[in-house]
Amino acid sequence: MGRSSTRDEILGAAARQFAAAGYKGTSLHDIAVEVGCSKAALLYHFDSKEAILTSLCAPAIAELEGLHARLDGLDDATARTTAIEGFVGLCLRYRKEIQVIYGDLPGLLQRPALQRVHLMTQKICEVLAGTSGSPTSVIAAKLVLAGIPAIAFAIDLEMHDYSDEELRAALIEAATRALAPLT
Amino acid sequence: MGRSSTRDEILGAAARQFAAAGYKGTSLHDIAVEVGCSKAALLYHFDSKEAILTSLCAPAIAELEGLHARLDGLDDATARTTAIEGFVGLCLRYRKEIQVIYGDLPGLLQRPALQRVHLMTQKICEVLAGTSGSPTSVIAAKLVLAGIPAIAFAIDLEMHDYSDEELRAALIEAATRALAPLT
DNA sequence: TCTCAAACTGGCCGATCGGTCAGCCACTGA
DNA sequence: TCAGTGGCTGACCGATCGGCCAGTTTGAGA
Repeated sequence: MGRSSTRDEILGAAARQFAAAGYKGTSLHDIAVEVGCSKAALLYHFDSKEAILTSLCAPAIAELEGLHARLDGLDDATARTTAIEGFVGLCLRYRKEIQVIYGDLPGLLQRPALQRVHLMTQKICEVLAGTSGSPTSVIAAKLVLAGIPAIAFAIDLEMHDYSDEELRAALIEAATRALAPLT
Repeated sequence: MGRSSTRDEILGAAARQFAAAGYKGTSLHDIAVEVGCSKAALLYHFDSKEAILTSLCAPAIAELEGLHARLDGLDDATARTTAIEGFVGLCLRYRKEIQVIYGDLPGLLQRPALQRVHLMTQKICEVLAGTSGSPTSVIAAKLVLAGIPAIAFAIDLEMHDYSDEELRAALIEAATRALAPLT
């Protein structure tokens, strides 16, 4: 094995396993087995389990810092399109790292208690996307279906200043606008 | 303690801790301490740790089943508005349970490696929402900001049929449409 | 050929995990 | 008065966790 190739293999295996089972749900042993080395070898290349996570996310965070800095000084309209295009590009480019952050979701959804949830949201997604089935409408539907629970999740953490009725009305309006008209 | 009040206290404490530290990040000991009973008492009221999660999510899942069933037989336009309003209402009503499902996110975002991410996405959120600061525009911005990474997350799991360019164009279009015009 | 550092191993550590078990305590109805 | 039951406890179990360490292998340079 070359000098840094093992290091990269560790990062790759860790990314896959964090994404599949979550950070806490992945053990150093699991990663070591996939790489084909000992657990101690992981801790030779990285100071700790957390250091693996840090190395994994560093490039994506650095690019987010860059986008963040680039927004200063732009006029409103340019800033908005820059933010949209930059954020979309960044999320697509670093989707593997994003899977790490959302890592526990797949594990939870596979539990018996939540297995039917995915099925039902898929049906709702079809209803939202309409019968055309074009990529545009399907992806818009998925954007809405993923964004709404994510906001419901964040409410109690940071958005105490909105009433339930404000939230409901604003969400329905934004969701309706995001979806293309029925064809 | 009344007969079922301890049971409810357990569910409440479990919901809070799962939301704050994730399912895997919460131990039965942690829950027992908050409730003020022994770990064995939890396992007297519930068969296992997973049974607590199941009981916690059951009502929300039941309502999702109801919405799912109600969509059948409606015409396209009615189905769409029913889906949007039903899903928004459901997500707001069961936000606590949704926090459980997204449970590991807060824990991860608090790690040193990811602390700045939240700050930067907030700046991007302000840019997307514009200077008006109205609830409508802020919530639309949050919808977009939460939905895009969630889709980037889901891509490799279920959306192999779209090219990166299709995805990028559709996401930018849906995001732009979801955001209210700049004021 | 010898040297030495980088790469790596197997074994061990204390801590913590989910779960089990025998038994205690308060209350209830016969 | 006393048997019985629901609610609960403290002690314990095997498994697994992240991390540490002494020692071995390997390969390039002197």
